[in-house]
Amino acid sequence: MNNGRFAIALHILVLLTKNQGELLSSEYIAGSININAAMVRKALQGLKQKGFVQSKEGKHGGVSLAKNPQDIILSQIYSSIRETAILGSKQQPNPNCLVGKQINTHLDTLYRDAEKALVEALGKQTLLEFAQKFK
Amino acid sequence: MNNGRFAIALHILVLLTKNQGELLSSEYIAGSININAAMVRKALQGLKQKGFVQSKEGKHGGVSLAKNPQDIILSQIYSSIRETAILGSKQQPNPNCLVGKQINTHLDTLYRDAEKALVEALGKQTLLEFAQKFK
DNA sequence: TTGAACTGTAATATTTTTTGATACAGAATG
DNA sequence: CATTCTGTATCAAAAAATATTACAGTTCAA
Repeated sequence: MNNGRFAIALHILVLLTKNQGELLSSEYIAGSININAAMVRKALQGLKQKGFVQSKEGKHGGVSLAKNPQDIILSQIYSSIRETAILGSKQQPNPNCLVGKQINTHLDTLYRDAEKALVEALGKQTLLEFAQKFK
Repeated sequence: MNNGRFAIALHILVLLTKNQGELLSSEYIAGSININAAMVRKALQGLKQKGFVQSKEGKHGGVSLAKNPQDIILSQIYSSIRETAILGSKQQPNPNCLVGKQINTHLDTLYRDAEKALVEALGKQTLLEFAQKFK
């Protein structure tokens, strides 16, 4: 997770929450985050797939929220961008060693439990609550 | 955290726990993890600094635990390798935008809380308990 | 007292991941 | 039918992670 995708996704969703009813262009969003518009559109792909946002093509098109922000919890946003284990990559250890042979199994359960705790913490806040901090 | 440092550190410490009293060489450890010995020695630097391991130079030298494995909790190991926010990097957003101006502050507190939950989960297990799973 | 087996550390190369940039087809609008 | 968008692909650049090599210094033991 050494990438900014969670921050970007959340930034986008906060902008949309703060501008409900309007269509925001990827160019505008990119200007707020200070990244490239193509990156924004890429991030939007995922958010769209997960049903958080909807978009309209063509002139005067743009993006808007597809759900009420009180029905989106931050852990869902995290899950939508999650790709790899949060505690990092594992190795391909020596199968002829007692520890090497088993470590990845034990790391898996450890990582699962730890990440579950993180997700639960994120689950305590809705997008609306998070967005309301901005004033 | 898209790196394998936590897995490597834990692997090393489990090996040392399973071989208390002995001195393990970085070459031997590297063979179990299946990485380069210089990488192991680099990982050991940190573990040594944090007081988890001690080493002996020269012929017949090697590394051993510096504490009882029941006195090391997994969250301490995590903290010792931790460098960046676990939920990923942030952006440098537009300060002229209401959301852009404040997002990093709010992300900071969110990240802190989420990571705290993860650390607490890791804190529930000692190195000894983890190592005892290997048999 | 010398060679072998280690650690400690630095320097450098390679690979992988992340980010950025550009381009363009296709949709909607007026 | 020109304009302004999204959607998507491709390529370039930068940054991060990992691997490799080298060697000085320490310790041991013959």
